[in-house]
Amino acid sequence: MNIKNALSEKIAGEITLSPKPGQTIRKWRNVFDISQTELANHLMLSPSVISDYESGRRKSPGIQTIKKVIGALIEIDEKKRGGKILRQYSSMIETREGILEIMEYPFSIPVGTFIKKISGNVLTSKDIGLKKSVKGFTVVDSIKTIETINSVDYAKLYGWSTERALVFTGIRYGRSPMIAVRVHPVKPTVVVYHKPGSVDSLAIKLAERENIPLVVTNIPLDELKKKLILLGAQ
Amino acid sequence: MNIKNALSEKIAGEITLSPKPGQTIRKWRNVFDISQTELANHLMLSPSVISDYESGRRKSPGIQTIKKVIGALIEIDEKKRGGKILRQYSSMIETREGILEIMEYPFSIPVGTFIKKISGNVLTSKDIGLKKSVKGFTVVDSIKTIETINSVDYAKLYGWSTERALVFTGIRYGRSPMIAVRVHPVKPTVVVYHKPGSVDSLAIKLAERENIPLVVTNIPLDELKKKLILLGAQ
DNA sequence: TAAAATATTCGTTTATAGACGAAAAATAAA
DNA sequence: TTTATTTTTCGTCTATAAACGAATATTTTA
Repeated sequence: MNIKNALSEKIAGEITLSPKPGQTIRKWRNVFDISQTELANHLMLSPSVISDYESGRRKSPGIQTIKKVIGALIEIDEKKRGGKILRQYSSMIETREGILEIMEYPFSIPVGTFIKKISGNVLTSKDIGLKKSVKGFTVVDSIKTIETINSVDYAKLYGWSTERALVFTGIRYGRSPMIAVRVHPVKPTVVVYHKPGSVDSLAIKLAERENIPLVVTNIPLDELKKKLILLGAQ
Repeated sequence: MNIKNALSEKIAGEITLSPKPGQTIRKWRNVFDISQTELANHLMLSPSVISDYESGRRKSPGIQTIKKVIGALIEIDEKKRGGKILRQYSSMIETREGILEIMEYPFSIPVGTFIKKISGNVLTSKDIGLKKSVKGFTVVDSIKTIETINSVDYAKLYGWSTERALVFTGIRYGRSPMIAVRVHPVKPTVVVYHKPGSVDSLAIKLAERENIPLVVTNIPLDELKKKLILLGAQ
């Protein structure tokens, strides 16, 4: 989850739940050091519209409006201020050492659809866990993660949902990740190996015992990341 | 920030920014294992209303609607399901060892107002930093935090905003916190000492050099926490 | 201090949200 | 398989959001 998405989500959540949403919009506009006029111009609105929102004249702005305002704040900062504020926040987001990408999907994605979209081949047998759905994914650098991980860090792989796909990169035989999955009380919905050297039959056996589909995909990592993210954007 | 607020904010943010907000509402309703009918009854609405939202008939639901839906999901889980889902998420929120409470204010609060509301006495001189505003607070267990902290953990005290009040508890002379503040590149807007034993004059000097008001308050800790939280609720 | 820039207020119009309820369809339970 | 429950669809009405623009007020800048 990159800083833009994380910050957008934080702002959206805060505005929506605020006892005074207008003032929250104003707070964040001030954080970005953007005038009402500039924000209005960017959104191709009249400045009085922004003033009406911030003053609370609109008691229940629609979420598409909130989304547009936040998008504008971020875009102005990024495109016209060199990302000055975004950069300040970047240092606040923990970069979790072994997590290459993590995302919560805004809606459930059936496992079959998921596997198809990432050009995955299922190693486990046909009936294993394919009726479930996925609510997010984590791309894991196996070398960094599996070999050095403790239980607190492992739990972070699950983000906000355990109903997710764990995508392991840097796999040679694929035993260690499946052992880690088997030992931990919380189970992912799907395990994906990205371009493994080979897959030991033990890994497949462990996956089947857990009723977790074990999937292999060989598309390039950047493309895989894009496809994973795009699944939540349709 | 307790789990209810954190989860509410996460859900609100996700719904607002989702390409298909209706489906996101549905995802979370399913996460909580609540039927449309139960949700509708709880909100004293017709079930067809929930169906219309989830199907996307309403393209831009108002934030007060989103807020009510999320509030209902959480309340049903808490009051009728024993907090089953909330408890699942509790283990996901890192309890930061030395942080007793942390919150982002949904709007800027002038420093003067802030100090007054917590029954604070300013130790630094009149002109120091009182024209600024506060966008959040962190209540810190000094004994745990200051004496064992490293720079990564210290940065976490600032949450999403550096324009905040750091409230240190368990103070004897008050030198260590001010030294930490002075040494770190990022500065809080206000430093509050809760029921210090005494305050060394060095601490006051350091605060004045940083142009940070140093404030003392002696109200009970639970009451202080309540007042701090209430400041964001008016 | 004057001028420029920014922000506010509020009347108004159009589009859409918020909500209901009836009928039909889908799903779950017995 | 039947029955009960849940969900969906959609027409409809009322309230409010979304947006404009004019006039005024406030703040910032030179």
